[in-house]
Amino acid sequence: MLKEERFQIILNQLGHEQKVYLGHLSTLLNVSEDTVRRDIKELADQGLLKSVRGGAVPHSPGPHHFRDRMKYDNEQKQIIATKALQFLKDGQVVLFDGGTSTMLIAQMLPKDLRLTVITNSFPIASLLEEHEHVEVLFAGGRLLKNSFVTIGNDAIQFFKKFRADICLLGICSIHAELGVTGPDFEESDVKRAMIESSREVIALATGEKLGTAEAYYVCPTERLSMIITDQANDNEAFKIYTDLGIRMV
Amino acid sequence: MLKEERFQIILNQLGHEQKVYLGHLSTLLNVSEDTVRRDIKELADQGLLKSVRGGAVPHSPGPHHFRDRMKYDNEQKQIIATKALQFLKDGQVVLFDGGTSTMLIAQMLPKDLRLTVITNSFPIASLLEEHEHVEVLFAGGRLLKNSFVTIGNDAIQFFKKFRADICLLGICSIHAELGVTGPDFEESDVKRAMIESSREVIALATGEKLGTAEAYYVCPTERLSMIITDQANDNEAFKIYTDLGIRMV
DNA sequence: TTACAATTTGCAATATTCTGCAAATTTAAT
DNA sequence: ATTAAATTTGCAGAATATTGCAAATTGTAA
Repeated sequence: MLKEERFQIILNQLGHEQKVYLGHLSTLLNVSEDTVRRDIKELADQGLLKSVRGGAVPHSPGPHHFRDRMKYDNEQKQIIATKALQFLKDGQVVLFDGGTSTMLIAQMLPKDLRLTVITNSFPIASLLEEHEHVEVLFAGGRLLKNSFVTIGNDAIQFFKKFRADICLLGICSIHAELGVTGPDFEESDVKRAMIESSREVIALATGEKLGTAEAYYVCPTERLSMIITDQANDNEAFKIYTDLGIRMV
Repeated sequence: MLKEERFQIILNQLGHEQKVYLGHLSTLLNVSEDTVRRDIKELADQGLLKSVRGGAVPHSPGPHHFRDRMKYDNEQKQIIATKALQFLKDGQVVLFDGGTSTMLIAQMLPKDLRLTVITNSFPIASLLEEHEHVEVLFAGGRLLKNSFVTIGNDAIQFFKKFRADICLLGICSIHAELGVTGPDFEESDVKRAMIESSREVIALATGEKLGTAEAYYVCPTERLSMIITDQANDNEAFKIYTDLGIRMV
């Protein structure tokens, strides 16, 4: 089999699938994984696809570009996203924090919902492309390559210009006394700016993040209007939060 | 058997299949593999097929799904992008206008080049993800869904904060007296802001855009430092531009 | 951190292509 | 028809490319 035949097969796969795997191609083409890897590298050099760990994805950035590179499809986040959807109403201005759980919400958003979405996340902005009635305002700033969010003073100043109805805060650690905390210094700064520009703050949190804390402080717990978790909302342990006036969902 | 007969047979095969093997042709045509190889080389020189190790493939391979997503990959723009690359030097701050030709440049950028890229285009920012040494600053603003660029006052103000070395202006119409013009009102505003923030302005223009004008004014022609076209730079008609002090490439 | 998976790198075995040359064939002019 | 020049063909050895393997490195997830 010619090298070019393999090329054609690989590219064809990518025309149909959003991702091809080294192992799969290796058996399909009957060559070693090393060869597939080298093929992918060559095609990537020609700009015909993008090499990623374990395989390759189509190169052209489009609405589906980011989706397939993120592993957000676990059940907990699905539950959280579904719960969150009911709080987004026509005409609202919503701040979307970066992260995979907010991405899921963006993806599940009804197509006829009229919203103004303000975000610093490429993936979220991309996902909203097909939502005709969603106006997207994007925060400028320095682009973090791996997570595709903008950060820095420019992003912060951008958010400060608005007065949003809701801020959807991606998964952080929440501790009744230590407050809301995150794993990244600069992203935390941006989150704080988003929170300050919003009337209500809805935090998304999987059960195991409740009662924990991370290195960088974001805001006091009582600033949250609502915490959406994957757990049943009659949970005993939730009392500390409801006592602070936070709605648990 | 005549050489021309062999040529016919080889090309015929390639009309039906996506590939031909040296070995097959050698037995089919009853000549040595060397002869087939030389035949293929000759046909390749005429651009009738593409010679590859072990055989040959059609020059512009069949109905490729992936080719659809590269609809900007036409030869003119390829030429322009290649020419443009040489003017980007280590350490520079470069403004990238949106559009497919600037995208091509981003795609062809050497991986080891150190740049600061400032842009309002999602696709360009995405393409630069894998360039470790390229810092991307993204302009915030209202997101235009179809073209994935940000526009509006926020984007304009963002660009105004910088003093870049080079501004790469995507394909516009250029007219010696009427100046540089574009087809979209709001995008033209942003382009103007980019131009004002840059020391040098390099315009990319396919031959047929030279001497034409569109609805929205961007800047006077003499503000350009250089025009990169797909044409040979000793063109007679270029004199009007060189007289304005613009370098034609 | 640790453990594990993926990637990179160097290398040897194999396959393909290139090069020069001589024999065979074709071409063109007498 | 004959000859000489040019072209084409096949072949052998050198140069180059591809492939798979294994060790070293890097990246990722728990």
